[in-house]
Amino acid sequence: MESNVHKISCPDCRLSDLCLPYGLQQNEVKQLATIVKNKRPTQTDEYLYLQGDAGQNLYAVKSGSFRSFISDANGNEQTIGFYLPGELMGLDALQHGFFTCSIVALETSMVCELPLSRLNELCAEIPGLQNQMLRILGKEIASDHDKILLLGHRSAKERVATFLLMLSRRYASLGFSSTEFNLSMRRQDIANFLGLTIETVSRQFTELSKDGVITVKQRSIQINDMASLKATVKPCLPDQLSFIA
Amino acid sequence: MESNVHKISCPDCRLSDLCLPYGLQQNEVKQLATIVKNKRPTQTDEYLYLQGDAGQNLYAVKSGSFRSFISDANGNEQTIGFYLPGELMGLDALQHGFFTCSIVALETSMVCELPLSRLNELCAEIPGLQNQMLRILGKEIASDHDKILLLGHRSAKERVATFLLMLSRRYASLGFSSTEFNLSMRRQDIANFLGLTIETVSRQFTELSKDGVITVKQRSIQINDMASLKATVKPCLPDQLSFIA
DNA sequence: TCCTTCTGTTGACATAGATCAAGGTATTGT
DNA sequence: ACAATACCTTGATCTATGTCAACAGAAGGA
Repeated sequence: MESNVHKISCPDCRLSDLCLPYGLQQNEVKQLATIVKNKRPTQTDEYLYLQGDAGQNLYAVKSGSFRSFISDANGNEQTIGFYLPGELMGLDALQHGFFTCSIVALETSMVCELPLSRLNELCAEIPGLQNQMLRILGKEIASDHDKILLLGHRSAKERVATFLLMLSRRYASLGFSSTEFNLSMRRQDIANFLGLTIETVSRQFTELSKDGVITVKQRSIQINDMASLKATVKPCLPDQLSFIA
Repeated sequence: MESNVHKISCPDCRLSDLCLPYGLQQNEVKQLATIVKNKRPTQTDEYLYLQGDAGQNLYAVKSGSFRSFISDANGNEQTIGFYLPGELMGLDALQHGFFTCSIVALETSMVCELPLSRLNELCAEIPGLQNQMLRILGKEIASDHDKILLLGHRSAKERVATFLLMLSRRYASLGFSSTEFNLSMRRQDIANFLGLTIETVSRQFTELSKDGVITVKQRSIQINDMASLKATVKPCLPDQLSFIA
């Protein structure tokens, strides 16, 4: 039943290996589950939290997807990243207890709410949980470094190709197809994330299509020639941009 | 004596409020000090570690400065950031135990080496230390987000101005002048960090000089009109780009 | 079903910043 | 002190991407 989706708890969650419970023992996962609050579904374009809000919680994506962004005084936005199931949002609030970016749902989505105070207590009790927190934080930092590399030194075509490979890899680790998927974000979101305009993104999609590398139909993407796509983003060592591996 | 600089330990270190000991009690700082290994000075252009190395340690800058970068198959580099005294290097290795970037000294520098295994043990014992680790990690993430914003949506002039403000603020928090300082990095490093060419960086320095906003003489920088410099990087909310505050 | 709105595509043109090239100024080593 | 090298600046030109504009297809509401 649909209503049960809300209530699936960590020990039964198919995402547990991608999320905080990874590496924990069964009873430890149960302990973790006791502090998790399930929230009602978040609708498309609904904000999970806003930049500047007090950050008392972390949020794990249970289903759907989200976009994080920083906005400036003029209302201009810079998209910082996209979050898929199993990924943790709100880590930037660990610094001072305030979120430095806003999060909006790209589709109807579910999150698990993790109160930071309880999580801290639990980290002290469960060494494996503390380690997993550090691993996740390290991953976030490494992934942000990849984004800096992407924005600093890559052409429009490389950026678009990298973006697709990044998604492909994350869908694969969720057990979905790595070659066929639907984008949950608009062209505008992709463009903004990649530091490009929507026109440029659109043109790159068109070019990759004409070359037969991908098939694009609105939000649906099919990767026909993974090797070519990867070759587009060379010259990067495979294990550098973690998402190309 | 010069040789004593090596041996200053956390309880006596003037950087302790910027570094890991912040917020700890005196006896806790002493405990932390027992796991810190002092290393011999790192010379200019010497590598602290290389991308791909096993990361068993974190490193805190005691004196001098460092540059971190990712290199690709062609030997091209993307500078990820610069590290000043009190800042922690190597956090990206928390993910899988391998460094995802390389670190090189920009001048003769000193670091404190913190074995991760010992640090983890200590975090379990000292709740304040675990909190401080999380704060530092959150800060790193927030600062990386600022870099993404910078590279994604800012003009050359805004990037250069932001870079100067970023340094100004960090020097100020170290107790140095916020308006007069020497750059420890070459133009090439600045350009690469900002996703620009050295020619463009040079031209922006020249323009800011002609406008009387700064005085540049090789590596020495003087900020004559802080308000103008900040106005250059508007439109960003002051508390968004944390380094402009 | 039709109309409106939102989203994405394509083309023509403009421009910020890259590239190419030359010369100037510190710094280093002998 | 001098030569050699590394670093930085400036000018001329080129190009990838942004901007402006028009249109086309999908989605949603009445």
